[in-house]
Amino acid sequence: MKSEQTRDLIRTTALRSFREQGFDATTMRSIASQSGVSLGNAYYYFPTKNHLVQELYLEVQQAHRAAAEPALAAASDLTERLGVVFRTGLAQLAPFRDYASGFLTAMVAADSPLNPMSPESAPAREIVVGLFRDALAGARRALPVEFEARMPHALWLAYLLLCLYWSYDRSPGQRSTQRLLDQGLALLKAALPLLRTPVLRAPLRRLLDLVGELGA
Amino acid sequence: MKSEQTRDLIRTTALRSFREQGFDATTMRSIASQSGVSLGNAYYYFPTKNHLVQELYLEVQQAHRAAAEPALAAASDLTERLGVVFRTGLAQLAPFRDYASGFLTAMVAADSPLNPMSPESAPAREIVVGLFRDALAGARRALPVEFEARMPHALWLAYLLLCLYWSYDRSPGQRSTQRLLDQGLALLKAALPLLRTPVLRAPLRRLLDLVGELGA
DNA sequence: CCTAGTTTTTGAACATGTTCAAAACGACGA
DNA sequence: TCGTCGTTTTGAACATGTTCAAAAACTAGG
Repeated sequence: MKSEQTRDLIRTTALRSFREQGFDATTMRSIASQSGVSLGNAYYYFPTKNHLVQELYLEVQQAHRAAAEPALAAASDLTERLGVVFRTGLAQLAPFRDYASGFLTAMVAADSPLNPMSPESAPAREIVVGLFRDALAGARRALPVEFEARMPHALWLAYLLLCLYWSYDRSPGQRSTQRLLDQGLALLKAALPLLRTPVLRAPLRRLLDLVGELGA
Repeated sequence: MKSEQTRDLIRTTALRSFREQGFDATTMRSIASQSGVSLGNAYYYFPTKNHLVQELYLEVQQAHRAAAEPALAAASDLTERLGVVFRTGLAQLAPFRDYASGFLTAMVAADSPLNPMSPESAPAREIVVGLFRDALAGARRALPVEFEARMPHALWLAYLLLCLYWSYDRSPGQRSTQRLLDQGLALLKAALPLLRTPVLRAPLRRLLDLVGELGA
């Protein structure tokens, strides 16, 4: 009970090291020794290295929300508001660009707690899904009603894909990712009126239902 | 020179084990001992465990082509032809469903030879991109000309995303993936006429250009 | 048939994530 | 103060991917 301190010490050391050295170079042994603690002790508090990354993951999403909410207040156009959420999210990831590969590897396994769709990631996931919900809710012109329920979740998935692109983007300053986002939003804006035609609306709704099964 | 046999023995043993036991359970030591060879010897022929998976990867894509080409000959509608390529591809992956996670993990790292976008994966990649090129070329009604160059590559990426969905799909028999594909093709079919309107064509072309940067 | 050089093969070693039995510690009732 | 029980901490151990120096097998050239 007392030594909640130890847990926090390990957590803090690990998160600093993740930021400064990346996932691979941050070794459980280095975390332990930098914390002045034995290797086994780190495992007493965190069952897995991935569980330590989870803490980082949550911290990043919280920073995302802190950055997005004020910026959202200043935008009223739908695609503009979505752009805010996407862009502030990418901004949080920027420091990790060099180590993206290592983190990505730990995140894709279906049974990893780090998988964005895992139950363990639910708190972090809810933050971002919530941001997209807010972005939609506060927009001047709303979406067709039948999309509103599924859309935040689908946008979150789109955000994950954008992050995937970002992690592979080798253009200087990840300019390509920025442009992909801009062009994607432009396409959405142009396509928005067409979504009201029944021809597109029906298959699109079914598509959203299926996509929604991920991380439900 | 002579002992090309050894290389083949190791390769064969490894591929069989990958199919039967999956990626994680197939250990470099088990490959070596089942081949009646020392651990170090396996590394003499394959610099990395991932390089062994690469052999499997290529074999799977070749089977994909072998399954797709005859089926393509019987279809003339564009979306139908695309469906053939998608479906025959998924069929090759079915045996690996239980181990998808392990393979996926090895594939996402940007610097892994197993990454579908890596230069090492080029031969396997070209097979599938080529299938999509054929599917487009033989269709009754063609796409707008300006899309033709980028489209096969973009479809290959869409195929990768479908595989990603498939690997997370926990529905019995991966029915959800089947339906996602069906609905996606239905949406494409419905949207196809709209792609000729300049309002959509311009941002879509720019999007395709950016997407094309992956694995180029 | 010997020797020198090249190709193959081996086995030990290392780093890392993870597990676990045992030791150290700490609080608390007798 | 002592002993006991639960919590914390430790260090050794294991499996795995990978590296490497040295041994073995092989191939020519004389």
